[in-house]
Amino acid sequence: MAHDSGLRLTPQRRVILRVIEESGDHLDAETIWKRAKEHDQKLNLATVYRTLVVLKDMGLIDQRYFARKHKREIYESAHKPEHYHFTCKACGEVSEFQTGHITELRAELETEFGWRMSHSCLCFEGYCAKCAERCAESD
Amino acid sequence: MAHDSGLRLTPQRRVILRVIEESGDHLDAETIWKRAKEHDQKLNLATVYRTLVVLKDMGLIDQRYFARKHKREIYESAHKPEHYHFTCKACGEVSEFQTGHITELRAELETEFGWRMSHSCLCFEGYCAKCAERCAESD
DNA sequence: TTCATTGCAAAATTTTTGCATACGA
DNA sequence: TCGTATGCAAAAATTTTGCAATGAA
Repeated sequence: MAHDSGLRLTPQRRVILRVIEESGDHLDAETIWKRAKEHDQKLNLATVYRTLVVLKDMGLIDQRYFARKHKREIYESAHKPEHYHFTCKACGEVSEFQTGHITELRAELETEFGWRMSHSCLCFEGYCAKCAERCAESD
Repeated sequence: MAHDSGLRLTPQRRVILRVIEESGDHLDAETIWKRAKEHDQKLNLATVYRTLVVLKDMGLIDQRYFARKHKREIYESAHKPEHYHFTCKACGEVSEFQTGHITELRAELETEFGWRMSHSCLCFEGYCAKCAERCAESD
């Protein structure tokens, strides 16, 4: 936050960023707000939304999608090493995994189409090993 | 719609499905509604939302995300061959591409973790060739 | 001191729901 | 005929904004 343009490092922003960085989880605005309020009773949800925009613009956090049914914006720390997500449609568990395929594909596409990539989002949905046995049917 | 459980093929559903199938685009509920209303003046937005759920459950359409800033649910026909998306952050254009990397990765993950995959969503963001020249800076 | 940031409340946006009526099978 | 689907209006859920007051630099 000690940046060029007059951005200020307020206690609110400090707390919100810390909540996101300390959580291994993937959080929506309201969850971030609830957790941050444990440290700052008066913190307002509107401040959370405004701060998320600022932190995202600064590249400190990433907004993500994990599953088609997601209705809310989801955030996680941008400091985690590049990874992707698998969501189990039965138990809802989100697993992270790594792979070189995307880096490779990215390079191929940049060469082929002249695109300059800045973000990748890959998410799989399906059934985890545990649930796959029970849920052979359905979508 | 000529299915098992008492689902009915109403004119509304027919029109909504046709709008999605005939559009090469990626549509949100309101856009679908506007286009469908050209064929059915009285069509209600609530009906569109309800129909989207039904069509999605039947596997006739897919819900997707293309970019982190997307606020609305986006749909496209499920009959298109498997493909992925790149969104230009400058001009907003959405390009589709194909690749074998995901199929391969999918198989690897199924083997490694025992997951059973049902959906993949891969989206890249960045700058298209045209915009890349002008927009070397910014997120 | 100055201007970015906050809290609060109100508005905007997007999606869902209740209910009486209409209509497909 | 029977029960699913629709239209309408109202509610819910999520995010954004206006504005006066606050506080970081």
